[in-house]
Amino acid sequence: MDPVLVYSPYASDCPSRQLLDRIGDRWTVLIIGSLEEGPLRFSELRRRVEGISQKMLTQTLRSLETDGLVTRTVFAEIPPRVQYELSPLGRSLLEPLGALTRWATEHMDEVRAARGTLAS
Amino acid sequence: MDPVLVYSPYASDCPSRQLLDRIGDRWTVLIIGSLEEGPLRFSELRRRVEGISQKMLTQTLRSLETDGLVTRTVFAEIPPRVQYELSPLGRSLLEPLGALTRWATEHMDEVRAARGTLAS
DNA sequence: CAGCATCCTGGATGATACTG
DNA sequence: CAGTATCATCCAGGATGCTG
Repeated sequence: MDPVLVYSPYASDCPSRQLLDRIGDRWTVLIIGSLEEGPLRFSELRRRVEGISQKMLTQTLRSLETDGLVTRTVFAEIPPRVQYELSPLGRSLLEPLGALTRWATEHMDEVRAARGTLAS
Repeated sequence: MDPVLVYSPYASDCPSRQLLDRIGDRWTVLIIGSLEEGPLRFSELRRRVEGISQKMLTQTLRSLETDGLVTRTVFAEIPPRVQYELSPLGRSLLEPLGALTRWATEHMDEVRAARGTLAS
């Protein structure tokens, strides 16, 4: 058996810690979520994820690709069309991430209240 | 009714986007998780979350406090003792965050395989 | 023990210009 | 359209030293 059976993000040298970092990444959550309902092309993603720069979109997509969460398909057309789609592994991330965004939206008011930034 | 009924993290100017940023934060996940089984003092937290600097621990705890996720109790003793505990709101975050860390550990091997970093 | 203040650096991110 | 390349910036985060 492999000596490393258990991953613990609390250990600084555990790979799962890096993975958690990547997931927690500002853009990853939003990109994965955008792809939930089906494949999208580059420009469509850019529009969905407001405020992301072209560079960060490319970069994050590349990471997601190497991690096996997203597949990238290039169509030999003019003008070029590139399609991004969640892999099965990527799909499996939808549930935990969805739970997170749901929490964020559902409890936003409580947090704002705690901050004192909840306008009357 | 409030004009802002729905929060969407996909909108760059939505407060829930910031909240998601904070939650996804590298240390927040680990700190909240550490407090799951009960209150801890500063030094205990420092030991649990491997690799965190004193500065980041303090800073993150302060943020969690202002956001109403964690309570901070100072005991008037010598030497000083400070206790951190999850608030009910913070507790409600345990489930979604737990799902996330669980995903990270459960699918680590698949990601490593995709990366090609899975040693034979 | 639990912190605050200060300095400092790398890497994350953005802006801009160019291309197959 | 979907990038790449380059430069510029900013700040998260570490290191260190001091304190109630």
